[in-house]
Amino acid sequence: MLSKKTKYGLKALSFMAKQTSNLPVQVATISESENISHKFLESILLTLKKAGFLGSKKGKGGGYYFIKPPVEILMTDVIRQLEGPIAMLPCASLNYYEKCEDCPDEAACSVHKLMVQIRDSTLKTLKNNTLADIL
Amino acid sequence: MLSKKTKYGLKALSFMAKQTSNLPVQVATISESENISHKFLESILLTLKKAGFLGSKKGKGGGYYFIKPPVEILMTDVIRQLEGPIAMLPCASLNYYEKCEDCPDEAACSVHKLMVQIRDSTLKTLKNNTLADIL
DNA sequence: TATTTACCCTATAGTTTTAGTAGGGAATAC
DNA sequence: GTATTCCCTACTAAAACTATAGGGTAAATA
Repeated sequence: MLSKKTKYGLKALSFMAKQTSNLPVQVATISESENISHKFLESILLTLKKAGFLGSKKGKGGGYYFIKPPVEILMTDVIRQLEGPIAMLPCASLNYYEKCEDCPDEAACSVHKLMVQIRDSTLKTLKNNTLADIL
Repeated sequence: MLSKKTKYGLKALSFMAKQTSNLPVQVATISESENISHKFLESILLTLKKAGFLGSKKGKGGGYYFIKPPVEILMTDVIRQLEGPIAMLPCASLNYYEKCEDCPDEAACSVHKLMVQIRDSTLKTLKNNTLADIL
């Protein structure tokens, strides 16, 4: 299951991408429109800024804006930043790999092989979708 | 991420399916071979029994055995019993559907649509795999 | 029948993760 | 300098996860 953090992050990015003007969007605007706790959303947008998707401006008229255009923002990258691994097991993850303690031989593990298949099909779908695509 | 419960359940089923004899397999045998806590595994196998995948026999020479052959045990069904929904959001789940509180219009929600796509591609992969397939 | 084996069931507890909240600091516009 | 808005740290309540404890019940064997 996706955490609310990731869900809210995706909703916030979608909201921003739908705006017609180029002006920065304020956290308060997004949190009210999308029914997200203001403080929680602040920390999420900060993460997205640090990850290089968004820029920000302080003071009146400030807010968040895209650094990359939505068409260049891949869903895989956003989800990896907010949620972590795409795979359902650490041993099947490309970017967050970890060995299973209980498993002596990964190559022989049925569960591992299944989870690699699922990871690949999920990645295929995610790589097909940029932020611009899902609007 | 898959819970250990689901991972252990899948490993236990694989272990059982690999046995050549038709005799019941004891919890202790599986827990030692697969490095799984005995008591934890007991509760998992009990779940799989209640779900109709396994039968059991008490007393000496007892243990768990398959009611359906591995070739008829779909990975979707096992995972749904142990883990719950396949989808990454309740609003995108077929079997465990729940409306998002924050979302006024599901059909217009970008995140919802993306998660339905991922659910479908995951389901496609899972439906392609029975317990017999992943050995 | 007594004993051993092995599944069945409930309750509980330690740890980790999640989903925020609180409180203030720093930069910018006016 | 004042209001606005993002930035940062710390904390917390609740839930979920991962077991463990302790015994009960059924079956096989002697």
